[in-house]
Formats: sequence, C-alpha cells, structure tokens
Amino acid sequence: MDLQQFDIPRYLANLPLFEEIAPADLQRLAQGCRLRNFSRGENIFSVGMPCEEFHVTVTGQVKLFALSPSGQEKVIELAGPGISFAEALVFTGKPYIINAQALSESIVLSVGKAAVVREIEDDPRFAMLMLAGISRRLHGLVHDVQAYSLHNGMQRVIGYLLHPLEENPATSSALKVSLPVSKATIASRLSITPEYFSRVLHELESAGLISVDKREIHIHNAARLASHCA
Amino acid sequence: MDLQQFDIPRYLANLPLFEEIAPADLQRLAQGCRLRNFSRGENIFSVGMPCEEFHVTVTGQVKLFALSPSGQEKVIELAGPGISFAEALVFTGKPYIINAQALSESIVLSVGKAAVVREIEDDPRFAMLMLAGISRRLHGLVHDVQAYSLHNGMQRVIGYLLHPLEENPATSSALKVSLPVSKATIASRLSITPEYFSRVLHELESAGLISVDKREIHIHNAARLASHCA
DNA sequence: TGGTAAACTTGACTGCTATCAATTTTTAGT
DNA sequence: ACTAAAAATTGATAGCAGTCAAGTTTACCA
Repeated sequence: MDLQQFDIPRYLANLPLFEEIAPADLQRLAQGCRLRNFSRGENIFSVGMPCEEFHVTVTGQVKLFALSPSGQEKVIELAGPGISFAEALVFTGKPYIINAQALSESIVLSVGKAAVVREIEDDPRFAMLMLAGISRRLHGLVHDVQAYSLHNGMQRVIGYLLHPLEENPATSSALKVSLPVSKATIASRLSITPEYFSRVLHELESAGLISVDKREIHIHNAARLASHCA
Repeated sequence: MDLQQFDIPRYLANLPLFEEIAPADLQRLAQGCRLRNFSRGENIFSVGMPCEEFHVTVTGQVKLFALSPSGQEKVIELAGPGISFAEALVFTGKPYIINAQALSESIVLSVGKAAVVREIEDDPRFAMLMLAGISRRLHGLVHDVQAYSLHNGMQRVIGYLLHPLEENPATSSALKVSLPVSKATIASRLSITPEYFSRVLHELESAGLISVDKREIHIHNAARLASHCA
C-alpha cells in the first residue's frame, strides 16, 4: 500500500473512537498523525521510551508484550486492524511500560499527543469517546485478571475460542476460529506455554469438541465446548 | 463521623482527581454526590447492577473482587482512604463487572454519572484529570498482569512488601509495612492461597529478611529482600 | 473477662503446568 | 521445487503452589 496517498481523515472517520467527530475536525486531527510501515519483527516502541502519541493498527498485527529480566516474554494484547493501543500513556505522561512489535508487515497510524489534547479541549464529546475507549481497555484487563486467577489453562483456551461468540450469540452451534498469529503467541497471551497449549487443543480435539487444521479451529458445538470447563 | 455535616466540596478539593477544579465547580459537583456509611461485610455494589456513579473511599477499606461460578473469590484491588474506584464503568455505560464490599466500617462518597459528564463538558481540564486517573488504573492492571505471568508467588509477595518503597526510594534500608486487611485478603490480591502466603512469609522470616508480628511486617534490609527473588 | 468465631499456621499430599529434549511439520527464501 | 529456519508436536520428568485437614492463635462481643 502506498502510504503517501492514504486518506487519513477518511480512515479516522471509520474508527469507533472518532465516529462522532466532524469531518473538519478530523482534517485537523490528521495533521497531528503519521503513518508508518513496519516489517515483521520490527519494534514500534519499547519499555522506557517517552510516549508522545497513541497508535492504531491499520493493517497487519501488533503484539504488545512485557519482558521479564530473564528475557521471558508475556503477550498482554494483540492489536489487529482497527485496534488502537497505548492510549493511556498519553495521559499519564509516563514512558512506555510495555513493548510493541509488528508480527507481520503492518501499517500503523500514530496520533500525536498534542493533537489529542487539542481535540479534547475543543470537543467534550471527543473526551467522552476517549474515556469510553480507555475504559473498555480497562474492562478487558479486569477480565484477563479474573481469567488468570479463577480459570485454569483449559478454561482460558476455551474462553479464547468462544470469545468471538460473546458479541454475537446468534451462531451458538458450529463456527470457525482462525488464529490471527502463531500458536506460541496465542499461548503467551493466555499465559500458558506453547507445549501446554498444544496439549490442550489436542485434548479438545480428542473429545470431539473441535478440530484443528493449522491455524483454523472448527468448533463443532459451542454449547458443549462451553460446558467442558468443569 | 456525622455524615450530615461532612464538608463534601472541601473533601473533593483534596482528592488528586479534583485538585485543579475551581471551588465553585466543586460546589456544583458536590450536588451530584452522596455519602454513605457501610458496615463491615456490607456490599457496596455487585456484578450486574447498573452503574450510575463512581466511588471514593473516605474512611475504611473497600475490597473489589470477582467471584467464580464455584464461589471462589479473587481480590482485584483494595481501595483505602482517598482511593477512587469504578470510574471506568461510568463511561462504558455497562453494569458493574466486579463486586465491592466494605472490609471494615467505611464511609464511601459516590459521584453521580450526570455530575461527572456535566463537569467534563464544562471543563476540559477535568476531562484530562479523569483520563489521567483511569490511565493510572490501567497502568496498575498492566503491572498486575505482568506480575501474575512473569513472577512466582514469592516474587509477588516481595513485590507487594516493597511496593510502598517504589514511590519513595529514600528509605532504602529498613522499613515497616502494616497490612491494611487480613492476610487471606492480601493473599487473594496476590493470587495465592492464604496457606501459601503464610509459608512464604515464614520462609522470608527464616531467611532473616523480615520479621512478622500480626499484621506488622518489618523489613530488615530492602535491598537484600529485593534480590532474594532469584 | 470468658467464650466463641474468625484468622492464621502447619503438615501431608496431590496435580496442574512448566521445563527439557527430540521429532515432525510447516513456512519462507533462493 | 529445494533447503534452511521457524513453528508445532510429543514424551518424560520435575516442581510450584493448591487442596484438605487439623491445630493454634487472635479478635470480638456479651
């Protein structure tokens, strides 16, 4: 994709975060943005770097992760197309506390702090949207903390597989889930080892609840899978 | 304490969240607040209840926790005097996703959603403070997720004991930590069992790094304690 | 102050999940 | 298509931390 002729204001308008903003304001907001291309494995930011903008994945996949002193990696969140990240740091004024890396060829839109602050001062509706966005993120993290503490590995895997269904409970029987990234990355996101993730998937397959083909997972019966936790 | 003659605007002015707000605005904000007394064990809110306000612990201790289907409890956060909670839900418009309970006789100030929204529309600085507050909360949760995934039980206990020192590294040698609540509650906060928490404290005591007396923990040498993680 | 409930501790045992190591399968570049 | 690297699987083993149970200490209230 040619970054030069990418229509930033138009893209911004389609993001949930900016859906209510007037085109004229988006035009101005776009002035404070920059668009960059990252190749697989490239770092977008690292722990300790000063934070002057928040980001949106336009295409590709971005991994947000922490590193232990021993070099062990924990994936905290995966940001696919349309998903924003690191909004919160803009408002605490602190340096990045986690790392971000492109998992595949990715285009990332970065919105400068000054532009965000200007828009908040100009339009309280934008402030409300920003608050809602960060609140949703917080909601998600609370959900994760609960999962890590109250569910075991298998329950977390089942929860992950059934997650897309939570929004749209219509397809309550059979459905297909495609892992957006490697199994090792998903495993880290779920706070289990790749080996154990493999075993859990195998066990679910043996129980006839799912079938696994590369990164495609077919869920035969969502209701039975949900009740398999016990 | 007599709730009737409690000076709400004055109390609000001393909270970090409202420190920059003009007295006149605080007066108005106070109109949308209510003050309540909770006795030990009383519920402040529960999962599923609609959320129309956020809260601040004035005195006492409040426990924010999740419950598993089997009734197991996970303490997500403890809110002592001056600490606010459930701000995020005001902006997502969703019902409470966790429970809150008073751990001791507590006074809780609740700020109505309408008052908050009005203030945001009126003063962008308030919006910024609100964003900063929720962002800090998010920061804390990211920290917790890292701890749960990358540190073992003993490391999390040490991290908890050394936490007050992070803000003020002046007292880098000996210091005293008083547990604000029962050891079982702290253990849940750290995602370990009370039994294991007891064992860990005992082990640190045997190693001569701390001494435990009821809920008072004396740290003999913070630097040595910090390096005990390995 | 005595009595009862809650909190805490200690011991023995179990198991979920990590670790290490060796293959096998898949992906990607020449 | 071939080859090297990456990803995924499988097996064997180990250990951190949970569970269950009993005992001890502390806190609270009449």
